[in-house]
Amino acid sequence: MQNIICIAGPTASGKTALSIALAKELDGEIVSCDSMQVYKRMDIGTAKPSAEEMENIPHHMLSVAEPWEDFSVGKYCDMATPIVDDILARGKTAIIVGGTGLYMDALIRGNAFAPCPSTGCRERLEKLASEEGIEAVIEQLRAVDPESAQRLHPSDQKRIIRAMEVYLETGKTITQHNLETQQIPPRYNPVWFALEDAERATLYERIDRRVEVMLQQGLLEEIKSLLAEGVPEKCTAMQAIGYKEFVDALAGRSSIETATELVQQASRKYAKRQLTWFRRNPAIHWLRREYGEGTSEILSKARQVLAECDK
RNA sequence: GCCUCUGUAGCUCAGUAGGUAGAGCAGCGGACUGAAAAUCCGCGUGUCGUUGGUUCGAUUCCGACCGGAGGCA
Repeated sequence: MQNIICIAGPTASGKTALSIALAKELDGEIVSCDSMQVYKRMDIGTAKPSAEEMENIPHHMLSVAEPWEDFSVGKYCDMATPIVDDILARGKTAIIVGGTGLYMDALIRGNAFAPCPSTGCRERLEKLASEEGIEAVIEQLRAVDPESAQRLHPSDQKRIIRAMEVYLETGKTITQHNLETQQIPPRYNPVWFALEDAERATLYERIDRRVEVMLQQGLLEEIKSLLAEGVPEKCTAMQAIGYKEFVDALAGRSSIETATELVQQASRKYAKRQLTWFRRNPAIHWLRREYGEGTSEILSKARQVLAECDK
């Protein structure tokens, strides 16, 4: 019997409904794997399951950070790993569900992350890049880690700075670090599922509708109260799709109508990126939703796969 | 009814002094190892409204028709 299951897939693909249905059948507990649902008081825009939706199934890793905190993969793994271990120790099934591919892979593989003390090193590199151009940072990186300097596109400033930062903070290149983490065997061996619509257009329609529902549910009020309590406009949580666009609209920099369209569009692009991420995972069993199919059809497809895995 | 303008990619439009066409947005594909709902890379997907004519050759010139906008009545 499988005691650990991963459910991945793009936004608005039905992960929540499937996870709860499976949890009921398998005596499971749900571990959310979503980089934005970790923030407290960001419920509507991140599509966190409501209390009724949860149907008394225990949910973990929702609302575990303050919106002004800078959360990260590392923190996620530090918190989620003991939770998963505990669920398994109690003889229950751990159902890891969410759309943040990096977090899910890191949790399953048991990635060790190099410590990252805030010594202001990143800020110094960012200053260097803005004053002298990213070329200056690339030069430094080339001197210590030519592979990364070669591999990273010059436009990808974020990763170039990160690569240099890892070296300065740990004395080890990110190339070497990555190689070492790839050597260690995965911490868990789950059954992998991912949801996909037969027609991309169906997913996009669902996304568009969901954004409108979020507005009806009071997304703007949610954002206003976050801002009112002092959450900075420019923090990790506020870069979430559905928040940054409406923050602009509320500040008068655009209209609600424009922002709505931008949110829908950004969500479509995001969904596409998620699919790209999950497609490269050969372990995934794709649960394909034909037009008109609901949770029950998807659930029975999942059951079939689980039955196969038990053989 | 007459006159003028207009019809090119999913959308907004450019263009070809006649040699089957290109931008932006949308879309599609990919990368990703402590910001990841972030960040970055790549790719034009086309009966040039329809139909005749002129021409070696028409999306381009001419005619008719069809659709759209405006004007005169």
